[in-house]
Amino acid sequence: MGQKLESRERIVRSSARLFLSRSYNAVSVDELCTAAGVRKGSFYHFFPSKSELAKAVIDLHTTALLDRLEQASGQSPAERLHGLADAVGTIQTGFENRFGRIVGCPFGNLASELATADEELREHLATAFTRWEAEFAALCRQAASAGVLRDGVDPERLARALLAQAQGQILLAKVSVTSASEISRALHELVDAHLREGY
Amino acid sequence: MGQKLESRERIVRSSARLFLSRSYNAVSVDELCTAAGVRKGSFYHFFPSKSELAKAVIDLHTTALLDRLEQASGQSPAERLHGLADAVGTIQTGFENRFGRIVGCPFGNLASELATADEELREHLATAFTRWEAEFAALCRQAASAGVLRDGVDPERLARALLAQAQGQILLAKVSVTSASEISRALHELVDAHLREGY
DNA sequence: ATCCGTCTTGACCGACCAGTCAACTAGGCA
DNA sequence: TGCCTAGTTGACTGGTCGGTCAAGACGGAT
Repeated sequence: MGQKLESRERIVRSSARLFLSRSYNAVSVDELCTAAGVRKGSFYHFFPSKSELAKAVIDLHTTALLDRLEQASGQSPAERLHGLADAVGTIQTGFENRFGRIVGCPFGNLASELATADEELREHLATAFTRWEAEFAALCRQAASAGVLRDGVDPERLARALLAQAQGQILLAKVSVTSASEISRALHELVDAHLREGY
Repeated sequence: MGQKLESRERIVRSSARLFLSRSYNAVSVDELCTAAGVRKGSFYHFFPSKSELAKAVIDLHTTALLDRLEQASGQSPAERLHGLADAVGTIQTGFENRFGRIVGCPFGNLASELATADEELREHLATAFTRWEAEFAALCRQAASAGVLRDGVDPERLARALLAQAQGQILLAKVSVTSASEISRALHELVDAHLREGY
């Protein structure tokens, strides 16, 4: 038994925080242990390696993201699409408040750093992105069958474009230190650009 | 005097390669030196620190990118906008051929990993992105004054959206190991989505 | 011939890295 | 009571990290 929270969960949560505030390679296992209030032996009781912890951190973010996207609902398909933009913005605003600045996307950060260096982690991230994209695609398909998308817009490709736009805008906001509201604004514009006039 | 190439330039070039194939923190100064055929003392003769080398690597990529964007020309503003998509695709195809896979964007990779960890590097990357964005914005403004953009499309915001889309698509391609042609295809679609019908 | 600035060499540093281990503690259960 | 298992502890390892340094090599100018 841990103190308030189980040790394992404390490790994952505080690691998520540290990975976001700096990066995977920039944070040592020692520092992760200190932040979690745990000795190194305990850490390696729960996780066979640092990269295995990273997978757990990814899973934590995945469930959090999927929850957030579920909550974000609107009436019409067009509103639901705009709801996506708001959801991403809300998440990023949350990070902004917790860290005092834009720290990037948990998935995007790890993907940039590790996709070419750790094949297992790359695969893990790929499935996380796939689930994310699937959520987007479901809403895009709804919009398509409701006929609110412009002619010739493929819902699957729009979903990927939205995901890419989110990743790119988050990255640009991180490097140029702008606010999270810019991110959702850009996403709203991208949604509008693909909706039929009047929606 | 170095062998064929000056030592400094060999260090920068081979470091650019190694940073792309893995990541900044995943490559040690020792490895950078070995790859460049240089002893550590020489390395620190040219660069006061590893992060200072990173700045030189960024500068190398910046001049290469700006050259590539300059070459990419078309007749009409619409063609020039599509030329951007091709230029990004060409660069990524080049990396794909050299490395055997998508390795990401040199700027994006470093930005994700270091923007929150090294303030000087973050600033350096920010100005690199600004110059990149300025190139895009110039073409978008041309398109706007030629009247080929859809009503209500702000050229400056379109430039940023294109840049973000490029970054996001490159990241997604890297993590899901798709080909570079997907990246330019997505950019072409985004351009089309903002051009008036018939252009 | 000598001097000087640029570049190179190789040995060296302390700090830190991810990961290991045997011994210990504490609860659940028979 | 005694045992089993999950979790904890702290000391330890060997290798690597970014970075330093004194001594030298080399070519161009004087």
